[in-house]
Amino acid sequence: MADRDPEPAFPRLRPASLRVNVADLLRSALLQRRFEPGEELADSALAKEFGVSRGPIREALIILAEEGVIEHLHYRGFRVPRLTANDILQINEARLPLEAQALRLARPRTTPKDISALHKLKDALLKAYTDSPEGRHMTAQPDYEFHSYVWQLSGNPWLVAGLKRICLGRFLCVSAKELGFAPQDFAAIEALHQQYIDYLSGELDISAEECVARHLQSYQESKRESA
Amino acid sequence: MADRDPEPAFPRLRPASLRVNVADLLRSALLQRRFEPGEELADSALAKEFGVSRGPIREALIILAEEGVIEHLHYRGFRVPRLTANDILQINEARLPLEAQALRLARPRTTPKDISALHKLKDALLKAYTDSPEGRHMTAQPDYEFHSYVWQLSGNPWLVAGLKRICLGRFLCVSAKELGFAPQDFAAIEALHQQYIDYLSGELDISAEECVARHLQSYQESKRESA
DNA sequence: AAATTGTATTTTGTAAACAAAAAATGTTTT
DNA sequence: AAAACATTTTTTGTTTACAAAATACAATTT
Repeated sequence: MADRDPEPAFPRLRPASLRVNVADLLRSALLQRRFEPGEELADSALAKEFGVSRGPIREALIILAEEGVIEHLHYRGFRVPRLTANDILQINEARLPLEAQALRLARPRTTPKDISALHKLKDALLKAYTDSPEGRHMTAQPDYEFHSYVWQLSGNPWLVAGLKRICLGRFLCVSAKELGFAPQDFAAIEALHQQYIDYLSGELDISAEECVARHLQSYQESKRESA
Repeated sequence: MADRDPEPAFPRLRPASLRVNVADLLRSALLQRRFEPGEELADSALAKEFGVSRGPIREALIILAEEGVIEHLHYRGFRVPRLTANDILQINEARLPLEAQALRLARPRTTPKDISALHKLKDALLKAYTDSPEGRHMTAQPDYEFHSYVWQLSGNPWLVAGLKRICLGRFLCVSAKELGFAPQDFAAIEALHQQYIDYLSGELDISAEECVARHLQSYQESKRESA
């Protein structure tokens, strides 16, 4: 993770409140598409499932709503949003310049250790792609983890927070065939992520913008086909 | 606000929960520097002040923490963060490419009505600057409102959310003399904001990046002086 | 003075209730 | 049958009081 601190010694074990635990579990479940778009998340039902009271559940749902992962309507509760093709275009519009900046800042901070970590994350993504059941490619979580690692390499927590705010909701829908955003084939995914690694290792000599644009364009194109 | 919808007819009156009301009031109070950096926000005390129970107060504080406006430590409560000079540099690093994108997208969508609205917001900012008591320029709120308007002109809600997540915390400290981020004089503020208006109206022919860079640089320089 | 212990104090989570709004249901009217 | 209306039922939002956990602080011991 490119930590410049004088050795981590032990991985920081952070004290977490119930709401953070619940939010983490729900976010992970959403990335795994254990909830469908449009599905409602009733606090009383979740309270029973998690075995805690409604308070922390509500707080967790508010966290996720602020992250843009779920939406909330007054007196109508929380639900998984339905993102349209246009939503994705707008998300990419915001993501492009910010992820490019992340790449620029990350490049001089990237160590060989980071490169091998990224290779592992890429392999995990490809494995998830091939292991997924027919058609519906469950790549949201590993894809998010790959990009999240790159973002954090920038060493800029505000940049990370901004990208998370912009993109997290999109990662929930990436594997959705109904939106037509699954990249066409294995080789394309492989190449598009390898490109990021090559840029960071200094081997690829294109602009950061170009690098991200290519990555996002592939999704854009598969969208146009399905339209 | 550059709404392309077929006439707003009536301004949308939204039903708001207590937590949203409280969050709005607290955010506004923070922008007005009614709380000092480092100050603690105890939910029980706020519950008494607002005359509501702890539940909604706590939810409001969680919203603000997710927005990056206040910070939270487990079993230690909520507090106003102390931003360092380096924090501001990193915030600007993330803000630059994203606000530039907002300007690019906003330009073709800007109407004469928007231009006059921006002039009014600029004047309000300048008035707040001159009306402020000796030295501590209370420009955070009007400054935020000016930029927020520009962001929304982009017509991209994710872009707005990302910029808000990145910048909101910084606007709380802008008027802080102790950080040395107050622009040198009236004329400089005037010019830097007029520059935005000129870019959007199409009169100024420089890149959006250049436009934002100049704006942010002035703060950077005043910081270096005080260091 | 440093480390330990014990005692407030604060934060966090629980539980049971109630109020308010929306959704669902059934009834009447046209 | 369709529309309008009134009435339940459910869900969400809020309040209250209390218990549990962690921290902060003072007192004690070494």
